[in-house]
Amino acid sequence: MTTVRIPAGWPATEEQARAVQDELRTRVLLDEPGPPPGTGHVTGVDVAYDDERDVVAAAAVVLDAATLEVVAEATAVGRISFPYVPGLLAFREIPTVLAALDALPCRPGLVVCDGYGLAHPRRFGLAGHLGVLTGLPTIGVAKNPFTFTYDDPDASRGSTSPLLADSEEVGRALRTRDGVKPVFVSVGHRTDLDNACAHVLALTPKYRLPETTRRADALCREALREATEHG
DNA sequence: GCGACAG
DNA sequence: ATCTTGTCGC
Repeated sequence: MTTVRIPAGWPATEEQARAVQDELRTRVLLDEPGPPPGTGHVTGVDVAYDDERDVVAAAAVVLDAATLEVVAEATAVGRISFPYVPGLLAFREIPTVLAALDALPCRPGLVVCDGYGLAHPRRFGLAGHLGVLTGLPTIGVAKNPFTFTYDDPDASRGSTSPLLADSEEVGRALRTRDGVKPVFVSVGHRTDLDNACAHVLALTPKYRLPETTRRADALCREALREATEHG
């Protein structure tokens, strides 16, 4: 486990954070299909908080994309770098997530984020931000539609419907389990939406949420507990 | 102006 | 995100 410091020059206000997004968003690459599902590595990242003690813990879990078995894991802890503001989630999560990714002993491959990529008020959610900063292909998988609208997909696993900002498709509602609430997939960096959805389906053989996010969620909670209950 | 709002 | 008991179901 590594310890993180809030980066020098990190935005201190919402206005500064939005300015950073407006600058970095121009560097998102949307013309690549991304790595094919079922090959190489797929990495889940997630973050847990103890606002009371100002502690944040992140985890990165690398899976073999073909077998979904864990290849490597890493965690990082630090101080909370930004309050939760809808649309500015990345500033709360990114420093610790970057440290966890840096601590991995192997290449992450495609990174699966908790939250959004293009499906964002300024089209630059956590997944896009993390992608631009690392150069890695990323996608966002969220549990809620945020402010966007969608029609309920057909009840069968694999069904989709557009996630819409007005009439613009910013992502897709994807049914990963028969009759269960869909997840909300959007492109982060260096992937396309079809491929992103194919990856999510490959990562959900049993549960609604991708194995990557389930593994990362469990690990960052454990890291937070250990950072909080001990030294 | 008020409410809603990824995690 | 996090606070939280029991409960229905495979």
